[in-house]
Amino acid sequence: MALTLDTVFSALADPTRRAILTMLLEDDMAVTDVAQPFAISLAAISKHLGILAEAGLISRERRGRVVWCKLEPDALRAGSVWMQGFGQFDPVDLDAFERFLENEFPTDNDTGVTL
Amino acid sequence: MALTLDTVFSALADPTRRAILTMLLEDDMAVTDVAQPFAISLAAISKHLGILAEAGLISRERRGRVVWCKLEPDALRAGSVWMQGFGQFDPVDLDAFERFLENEFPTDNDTGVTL
DNA sequence: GGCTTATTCAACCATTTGGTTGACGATTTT
DNA sequence: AAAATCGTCAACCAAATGGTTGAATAAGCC
Repeated sequence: MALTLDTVFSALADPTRRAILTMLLEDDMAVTDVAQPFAISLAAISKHLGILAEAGLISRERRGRVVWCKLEPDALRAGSVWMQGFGQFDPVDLDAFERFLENEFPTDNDTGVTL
Repeated sequence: MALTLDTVFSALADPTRRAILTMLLEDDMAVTDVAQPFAISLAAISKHLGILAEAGLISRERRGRVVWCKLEPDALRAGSVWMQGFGQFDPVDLDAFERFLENEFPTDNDTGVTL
């Protein structure tokens, strides 16, 4: 699997990975902090981060003993352009985006944390 | 796998399925004709079409003994919106789209057929 | 009715995927 | 130096994926 559309779309096909990207939208995060909301092992998260990095969707930088993960939204460009070619969608409908986010990761009103 | 983003992105993760969608961009096609350019069995194509239909990306209608496949680009909307939420990409850059198509499915200059 | 064409179904197979656990290397902290 | 923390690696496992072949279904043709 070498083509970028392959790696990007299959990276995006997993809900855990999409959730991670969404979290990174707010800020860079350490691996342990990325893992915190999920009910799976740290090793599993580490694998997911590897797949996201492989697809170019995030970058990782070791600083001391913590590895910082950073969203690399440019990697979404190819796929986004590809999809837009199929339909005459409204360009960049951010309201719709927020509705989708709220749908996939409803805001936790107790903690105020938004996944 | 029930969520639409799951089904759509994993449908798009396969290059054969993306090629099929690209072919359907030109016109509706019978299953046999969809299968023709590929080096895999008709049954395999039928499965791919099932996955695309499941994701809502195509619809299939039996007319006589042939099943016609039709692109349903609206199903891409959710994913497209999701991706656009991550970056401030140029809205609907169709030139870029054509460059990507040419890259993934180079025009066959002998037949004039564009996959 | 019987052959042919179009498509799907069912069983199977190899590979990939997403998860686990436990050991390990690297870095801080005490 | 010893202990704790952060993250990855390796081996393993079950389930999903993408392919096959052969039989079954459905519709048109002679």
